[in-house]
Amino acid sequence: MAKDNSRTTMGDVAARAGVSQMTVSRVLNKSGKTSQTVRDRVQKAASELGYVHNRLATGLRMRFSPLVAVVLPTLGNRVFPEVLNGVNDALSEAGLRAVFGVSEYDDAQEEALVRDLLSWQPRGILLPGLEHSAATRAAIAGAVSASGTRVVEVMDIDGDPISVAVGVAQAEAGREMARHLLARGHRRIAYLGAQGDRDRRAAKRLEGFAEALRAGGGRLIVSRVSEGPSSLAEGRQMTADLLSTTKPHAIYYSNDDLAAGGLMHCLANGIDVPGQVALAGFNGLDIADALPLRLTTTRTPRYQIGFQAGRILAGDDAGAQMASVSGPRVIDLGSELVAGDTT
Amino acid sequence: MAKDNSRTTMGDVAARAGVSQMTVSRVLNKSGKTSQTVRDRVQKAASELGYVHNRLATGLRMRFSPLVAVVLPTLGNRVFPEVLNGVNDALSEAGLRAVFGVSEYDDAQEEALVRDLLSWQPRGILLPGLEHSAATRAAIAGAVSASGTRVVEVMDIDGDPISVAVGVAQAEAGREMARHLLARGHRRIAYLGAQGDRDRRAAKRLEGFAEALRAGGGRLIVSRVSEGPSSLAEGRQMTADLLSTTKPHAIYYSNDDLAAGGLMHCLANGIDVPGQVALAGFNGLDIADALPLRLTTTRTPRYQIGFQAGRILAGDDAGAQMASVSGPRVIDLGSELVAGDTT
DNA sequence: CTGTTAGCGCATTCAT
DNA sequence: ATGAATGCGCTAACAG
Repeated sequence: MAKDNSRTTMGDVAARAGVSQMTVSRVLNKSGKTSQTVRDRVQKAASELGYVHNRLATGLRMRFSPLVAVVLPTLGNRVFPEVLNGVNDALSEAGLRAVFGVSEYDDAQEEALVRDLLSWQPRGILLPGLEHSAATRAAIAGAVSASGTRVVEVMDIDGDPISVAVGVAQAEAGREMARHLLARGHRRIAYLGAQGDRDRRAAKRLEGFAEALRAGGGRLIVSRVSEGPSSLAEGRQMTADLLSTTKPHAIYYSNDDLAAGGLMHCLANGIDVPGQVALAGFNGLDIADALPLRLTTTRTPRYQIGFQAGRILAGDDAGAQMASVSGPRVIDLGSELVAGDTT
Repeated sequence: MAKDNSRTTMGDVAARAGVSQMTVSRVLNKSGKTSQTVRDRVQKAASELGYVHNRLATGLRMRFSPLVAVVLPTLGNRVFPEVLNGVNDALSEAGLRAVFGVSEYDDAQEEALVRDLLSWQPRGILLPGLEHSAATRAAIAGAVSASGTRVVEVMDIDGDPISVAVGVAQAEAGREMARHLLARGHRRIAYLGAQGDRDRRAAKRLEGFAEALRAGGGRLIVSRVSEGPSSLAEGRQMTADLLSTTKPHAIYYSNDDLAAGGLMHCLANGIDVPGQVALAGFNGLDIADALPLRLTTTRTPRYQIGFQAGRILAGDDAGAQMASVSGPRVIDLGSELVAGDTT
């Protein structure tokens, strides 16, 4: 039963309970000492009035809000919702909430987004990857020096983090897959990716992959990257196009969506996998395991990356302490090559 | 270059520009009248100081924050990230942000979550489905009467919305699929679902499905719902279990993940689809189109549902006006049965 | 154990 | 066209 026009405040609760507003604050936050009688009266009054705490006011009064900013490159594949899920779980445990935005893998959008998110005075900010424009870095540096905003970059650990990076070694994952394909006897390899040159993590994997491939006597015979987002349909189409003109021993895809699409093309067209062509993806989505042939891929701990990042941003774990005292740090959560039936 | 200890405020900008704080507010918000000279000086001072607007203070001062609360049942399948994406795009256009939480398809968690999200004084709240506990409804009613919080329920339109519902007719989608299967000559049908009895939308589809099936001379010979989340792997396993003891003409799944998993089982085991068994899903995920056989499914406009809901919550479109003046309303965005190769 | 005072940063209102 | 005063709802710091 809230009042008609203005919302119920601690003052209203206080009046009803016959105590001061400050006492209500103490009871509701379980801070300081309060007597049992007073506590009961306040609780009763609060619930009778349907009192709802105003976190905006709390956030203004305290010097940081219980919000954490989260920048995601996209919501369009399974990877980032999983990261977000991990972040959200970790934040929830600490009584925090995420405000998030999507950059669409675009530096300019990321910059605008970071500025906007910073206006919520978040206690921390999470960014995808280690590459950011100078302006983005400057905006973040401002927040860090002005209010000690925590910064965590996720997914990638190949480079210099602003503060802390939580992720997996991308180039090494690429190298590992190259060595695997070579070991299986594949030499002439094609690469298929998406998101143009904007997906820096994929680019790093490809670099490592190409390097180890050359070192082992293999050859990257073709590399194609579509402009749009990745999807099963796109992977299927790109694979069809590729195989219509080229006969690689294997195809390395920038992720499992594309690879699964490629496998669909092969299944639908009676192309023997891995006899005629081997296929490998990246991420270890559950689809990789459920296909008629288990897809060879690199499993990444996406939920864990988000969860760990969330804990650091929440600021209440050992990792966070270490991170804040010893400067730039890297947390490698490790990836794992899963040899399936497609290579 | 913010000051060392406390963050830069409008007051700091004002001092530097030699004007009053109020003038800075007007310039930065482009409200009221300001002279060109003053505007330039303020803009310059603001950017030199790296000023960041404090939206917490704005939210406290104005009677509602530029936040919208979003409750999602899960982040674990493709559907809700897509809805979230739509919501986020609509809110971004209006300069708003989402604070979200995940209920895990659980009434008690939803209730706690709604209370928590309401403490951000959101101008609106989005909920999944039309079924909510009495306590949840009460908490929302309080916010509505105290501060005119907008409420939009998404996905389902079969029932009484609190205020506005945006989604598709679930029972009718089920009926439509039953008629389709009957038309293709399938009579003995099995149903496979997930999330126990907590996914009310799936339950409604099944109800409509069973009803139309009976009416058309078909028969639901078995119905199994697993407790956990849906996934390809789960669908594959459930299908294997089912077919090991029963030979239905067709299987209707509660969603495409399960159905695609079922198809994987059939492909992997040489079971002819739809010859030996037909398969149908729900949602129209892109996976449905990329499989070796195109999956028969019901396509739902998930992004659009989110986007439309976001616009209403932002409160700046015609739909929203109508919604607020004419009481409970339903916006049917329509689903579409897509006949693929699996039926 | 409880109350009083003050102010977080901003925008509304009223002056000028 | 600009400025001064005021208060949104809350909690830290100090009284008592």
